[in-house]
Amino acid sequence: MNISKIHKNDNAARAAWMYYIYKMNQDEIAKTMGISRQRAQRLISLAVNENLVNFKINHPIVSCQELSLELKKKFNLMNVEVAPNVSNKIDKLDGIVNLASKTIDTFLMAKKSMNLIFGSGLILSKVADKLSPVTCLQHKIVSNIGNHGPDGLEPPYFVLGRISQNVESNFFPFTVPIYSSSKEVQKFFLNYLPVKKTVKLIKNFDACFLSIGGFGSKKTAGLLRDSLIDDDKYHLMKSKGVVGQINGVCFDENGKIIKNIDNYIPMSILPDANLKKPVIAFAGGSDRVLAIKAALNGRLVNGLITDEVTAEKLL
Amino acid sequence: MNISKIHKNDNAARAAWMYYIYKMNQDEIAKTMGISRQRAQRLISLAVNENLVNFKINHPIVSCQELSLELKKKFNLMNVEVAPNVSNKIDKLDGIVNLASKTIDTFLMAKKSMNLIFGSGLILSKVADKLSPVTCLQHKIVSNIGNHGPDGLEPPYFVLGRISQNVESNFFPFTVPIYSSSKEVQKFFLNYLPVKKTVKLIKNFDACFLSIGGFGSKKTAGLLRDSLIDDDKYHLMKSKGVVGQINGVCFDENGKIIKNIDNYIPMSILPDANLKKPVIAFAGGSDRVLAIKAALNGRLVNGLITDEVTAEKLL
DNA sequence: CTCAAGTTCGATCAAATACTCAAAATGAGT
DNA sequence: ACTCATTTTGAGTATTTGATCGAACTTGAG
Repeated sequence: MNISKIHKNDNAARAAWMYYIYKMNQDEIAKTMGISRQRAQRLISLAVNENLVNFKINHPIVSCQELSLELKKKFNLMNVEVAPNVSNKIDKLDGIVNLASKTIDTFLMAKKSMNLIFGSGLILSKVADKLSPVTCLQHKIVSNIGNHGPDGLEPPYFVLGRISQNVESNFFPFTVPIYSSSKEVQKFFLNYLPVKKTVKLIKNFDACFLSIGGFGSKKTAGLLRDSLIDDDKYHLMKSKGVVGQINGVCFDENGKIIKNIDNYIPMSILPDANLKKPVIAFAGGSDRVLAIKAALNGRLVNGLITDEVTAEKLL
Repeated sequence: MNISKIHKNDNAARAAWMYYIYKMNQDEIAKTMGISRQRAQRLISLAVNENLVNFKINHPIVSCQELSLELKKKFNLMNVEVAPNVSNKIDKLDGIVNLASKTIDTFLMAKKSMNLIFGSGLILSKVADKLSPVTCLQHKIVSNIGNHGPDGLEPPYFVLGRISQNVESNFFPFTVPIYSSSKEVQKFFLNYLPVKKTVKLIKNFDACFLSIGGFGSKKTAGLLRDSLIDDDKYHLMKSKGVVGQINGVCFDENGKIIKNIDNYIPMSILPDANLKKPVIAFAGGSDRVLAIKAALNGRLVNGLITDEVTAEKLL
């Protein structure tokens, strides 16, 4: 962040403060700040876009609350949050993203030093963009998914990088491929010192945030859509019973991890959700219900942030 | 809260969610909920008025941040927050109230059971009205100022009662007069079992929130304005060097508590701010600068939430 | 059941806000 | 210092939101 941006954000925050807290209108704000009304309007909208303003709805919407309790009970989860659904027009992910970013914000704000582990996925990358700009040098922010694809390509969702746009902290990428194609490559990386150090951080996690990917059809299978695997592999995996994946680690309908797939050795280290530390998945959408249910049954995660419709389908 | 209000708030929260989180406009919301646009508008505005919506500005406004750090250093405080000042038209207290209610909210949300002590005062009563509606039966919410005036009248700011409008918790009023007029009365109350129990809770506090009252002129002296003392007493106190008071406990310009004033024995139990637990004052306004400075110097509190102009004057 | 008191409702209009586009300012490269 | 590309600005305009007011609808006492 350069000086001019800081200065601009400062003004934007001040304008937003006047607008949302002091309930002044744009004319008054403009007059107070000695700028034109349009400029005031732009500052306020900048503040919203840059996530300088957080909107929090405090009321537990009864139906969502009930769903959350039921899910907690049914799958023995520590944390469940359900975003209200609205209409098909609105992107359902927005609600999940909002709740998720709020959850992560509270971890970032904590004074206690923590190892916070982030996986990958579409939702997670949106969440990363929505985090509040904070400085939290007390934490370590660690990726538990490889930082390059099978061909050396950058993977589709560069979550850690996006987080670092908003958050000032210590970042530890996981410098391995998303999956290896041979035991030799796997072995090399697992013995490579920087990787070993990161693995240690991951295993000592304090909280972990993941997406859950579906596998139902060609369209909904993230791995395929993001060109991390090809058609052949997709069909092979499906035939072996894969219904979903987290960070490329595939599992069957009971949430049991399926390891032996030719030439596909996922490198991600998933944390142990049986420890009493939050391992929270952000996931929603009807095409993912099966995958989410499997992950919950197999206790690959112990917390879930989802939307109303998905929650209903999970019950 | 009755059923119909809960139901209404539920809809209001849903509408607010759509408006502020999903960024739908009122027409879309109305269509989705099957109501008229006006109704949607009213629901949203209801949500804001009932504090169902919280606006939080995440950006540390540079000048306020700097003031906060300087104050922290100068008075060796644990917590300082400074609300940006805007213009004379806007009530400066709004900013303090916003920051204060946010601070208290985080305490209320904490899972750990705590004894939260609340004093009295104009700002504190405004803050009480702005708290988010939550249930926190794990806490004890305790008043450390008497619940009746010298003539048996209800005191001007019924903080605990206002808190209980928004917050579901366990409330412990302090069933003593704000001040006693004789040692006998004081003694009686201090030996009265319910009072003894409350005193114990106060002494075992986990956090305490107070206002600071000025004493500069007849107009600015809260005690006088609220008819808790009369003109004669006010002049007597002033002549003894009183510059401010917290919960009716008066102190001089060094923050030293002045005890011996005829027929005025304040009953409030102020917590020890030298323990490493937050004792936070919410106070601002140029007529209170002297009182605030005294309270900080005498370490009657170890945290402060104030406004930009007051912060500048304190330095 | 009836009526009065209070409230909710929706149509209309005024106010406030967001968007668009052309002109002006900025600034990096020559 | 000049050019060209990019960004920022303000005026005008369209859209959205908020306030008013009489009509319709509840509610509760008699």
